[in-house]
Amino acid sequence: MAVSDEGRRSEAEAMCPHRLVLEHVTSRWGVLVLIRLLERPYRFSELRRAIGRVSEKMLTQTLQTLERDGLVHRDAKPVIPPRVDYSLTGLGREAAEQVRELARWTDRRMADVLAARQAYDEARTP
Amino acid sequence: MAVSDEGRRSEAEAMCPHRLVLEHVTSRWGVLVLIRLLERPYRFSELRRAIGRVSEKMLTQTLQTLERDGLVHRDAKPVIPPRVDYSLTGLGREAAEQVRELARWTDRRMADVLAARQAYDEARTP
DNA sequence: GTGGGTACTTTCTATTAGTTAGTGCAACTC
DNA sequence: GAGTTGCACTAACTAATAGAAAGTACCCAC
Repeated sequence: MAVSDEGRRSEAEAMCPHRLVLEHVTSRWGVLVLIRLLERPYRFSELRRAIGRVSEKMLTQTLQTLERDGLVHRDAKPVIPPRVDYSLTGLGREAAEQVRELARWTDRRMADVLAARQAYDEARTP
Repeated sequence: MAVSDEGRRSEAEAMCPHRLVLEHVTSRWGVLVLIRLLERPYRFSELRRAIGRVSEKMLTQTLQTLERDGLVHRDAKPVIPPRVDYSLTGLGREAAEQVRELARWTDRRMADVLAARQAYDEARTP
């Protein structure tokens, strides 16, 4: 492929929102939310406790993004105290299953990663 | 990612190593690098052009992180001008294939996501 | 009436991403 | 033979973003 074609294609890809959706799904808190919601619906604070070390702001933001992309369903009951349930949509379930597979892979291969790191670190600090 | 900060890095790695590896694999530029390297080895600048809109700093950082985790192999030939080839390790190929599946899913379901977004936006701007 | 819980929003600061410029050397152009 | 370009980075700086903390508005238990 010619260099000029390569350049214009990257330009088009950056403008195309495909990369952005992928970023939402693979975002730091997005992956953890999706994996959690795969087991069952969660309430906001419950989800926050389950994930751990998420700020409320980031969880809200992540959930809003995923809801807008049609991956997460938000069910707010107009009661006091407020009760909001989050669950996966069909679309969200598809994404979440793939993300969970990645997470499981990470789990399985953790030892290899740690070994690689140790080798890497030792190679440059003799 | 403060790769140079030894102290806080080991601290973070001890806290939740599994989550961190997943973050490296699903990082913004990490996914794009892995998918590209799945087709063939790339040189640094070549990879930069292929991905598009990556700063050299971020590409360097991403590649170093992935190399340290044992996902990417770096082959630097001591010639002038410098020539450095990046390729996937066995471990990296496994991760990359899963990431590519996610990217393909995003491609397939893009229309649904866009429809969901439109519905979401229209619902709160009448 | 103090403390805790609900689901957020707002404000402010710490961290991180991205931009720009520089490195040393060779191979091109002119 | 001066100037430009490309290579694979690194360092310094700035813009953007994440995270911490507090505020909101309401209820319940003690």
